[in-house]
Amino acid sequence: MTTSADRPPRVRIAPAPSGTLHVGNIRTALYNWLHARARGGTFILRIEDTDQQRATPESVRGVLEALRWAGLDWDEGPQVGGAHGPYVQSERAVFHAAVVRRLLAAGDAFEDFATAQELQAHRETQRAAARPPLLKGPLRSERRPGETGAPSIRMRTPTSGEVAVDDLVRGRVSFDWSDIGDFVIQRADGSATYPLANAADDVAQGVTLVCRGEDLLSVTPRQLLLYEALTRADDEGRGALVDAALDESGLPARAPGWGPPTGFAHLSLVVGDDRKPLSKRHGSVAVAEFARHGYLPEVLVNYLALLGWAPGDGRERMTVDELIAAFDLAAVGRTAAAFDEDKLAAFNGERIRALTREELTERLVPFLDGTYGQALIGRPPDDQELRLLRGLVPLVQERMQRLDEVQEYAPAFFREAVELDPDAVAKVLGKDAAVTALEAAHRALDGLEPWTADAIEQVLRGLLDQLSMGARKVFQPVRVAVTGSSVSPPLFESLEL
RNA sequence: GCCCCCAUCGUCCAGCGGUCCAGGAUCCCACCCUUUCAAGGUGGUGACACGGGUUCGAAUCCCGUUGGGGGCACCA
Repeated sequence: MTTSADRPPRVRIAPAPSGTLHVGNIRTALYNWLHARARGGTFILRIEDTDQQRATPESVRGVLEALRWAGLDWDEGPQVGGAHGPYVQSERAVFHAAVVRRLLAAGDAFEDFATAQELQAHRETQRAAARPPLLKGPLRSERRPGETGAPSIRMRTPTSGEVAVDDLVRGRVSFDWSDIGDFVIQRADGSATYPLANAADDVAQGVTLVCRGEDLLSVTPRQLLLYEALTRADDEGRGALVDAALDESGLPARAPGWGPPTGFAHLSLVVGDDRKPLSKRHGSVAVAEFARHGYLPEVLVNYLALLGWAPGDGRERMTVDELIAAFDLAAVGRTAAAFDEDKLAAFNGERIRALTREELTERLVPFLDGTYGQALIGRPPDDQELRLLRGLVPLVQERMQRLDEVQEYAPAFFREAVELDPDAVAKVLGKDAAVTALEAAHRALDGLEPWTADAIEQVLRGLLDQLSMGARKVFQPVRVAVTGSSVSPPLFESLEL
């Protein structure tokens, strides 16, 4: 007999499109993706926009772009389709409503007429009495005379007993039902809440393994309860509730043999350097920012994979294929990991140095043509600009950690007038000796043929004896005069270019 | 208030009862190379949160303390 454990996994990421995708989210996506790719499974993208107040179209677009940039391609989801859509949760509202109606009819759920204010008051009373603010049964099961509003629907949780989550990264985690309240599955406005929509869609789409943030560990018992109710055969033995709801709402049926998710993996959170949860305060945490700052997507992926996991054999610099081959969810650590941009940058610089000149040239273009930052060259660049860029690449390759750093070096080469750094001028060009050196260099170089780095070096080194000056005293003024800065790529090559 | 999770160098990991006065990466420092900045090379500083057990033996197992984090929403 084939069980769900034998089948290739179906995993998903279900981002809520409010705000941007940050590195924590993309790491969760990556772990799901790696798991699927390693086992010939299916990686599903489902946009969870049940909170219509907060979801925005721009945010949806940003999520898709970020995933594509990182190279995390999805097998089912927006833009690519799939047999178990729709993959935007708001388009599944009819299905969710059908599920709730049946849950209500089956006695798994009940109506609660209490208003938000009444609930709030109840919670405060409980808190004041140092009692847990949870609810068992409706706060108010009757409609008040003259009241017309619809009730919210709550799932009925067991009053006692234990429930356990078998988690791939945390082991077995037990909860007591008496600590878990009857939770809302449908709001008074008729829309489904996260626990219901998420669980119902996972069941409907045949998700086998749920890998998500640790913050969702404590809602798992409720979803377990939902899975059970959704897949239990009804009294007349006509099959599961979820199938009837799917059929009723015109959504694709589940494939034969698909049960509810059986695997769980709750990942520790990614935190900032101050050990606080990631937020805007921590600088660039949005994936789009990493692209703009010149991090290579394959490096971000490599680094993120290592944030909470290691292959166990000491390797750190790994290609995507190597990551897929070595990745194992069960080997993921349980500690919250701090995001360390220094280490990311070190990996990035190393990877930049490993690029061929042609590859680096190509990758640098967006940082010069105005896509990111100021435009120094045309889009597309003309032959002259390309020639210059090709010449610049070997000069800057080993002094960059991020692609956007090319913007510091490039202006001197692509602009007619050199922009002088006042500090460098004050420090290097202020002295008489500097002026002497500069004039001598200018005379010596004037009309030099052939104009090559070697010839330039020969001439300038000749000056050293002639002027009885040290290399530093002669070369630094020339560097500042030509590049505008006391820090630059190698001098002779820069002059040639 | 209650429930759950976590705890090795500053940071990310390795370690899964002896081979650990704890290993790698990153950061930092020093030296070498060097016309600047880098890159590269060599070396170095730096950790098992604390207290009890269990055991011949504990970073590794158990309990507690402390400290972090998550949850107890008609947010996801």
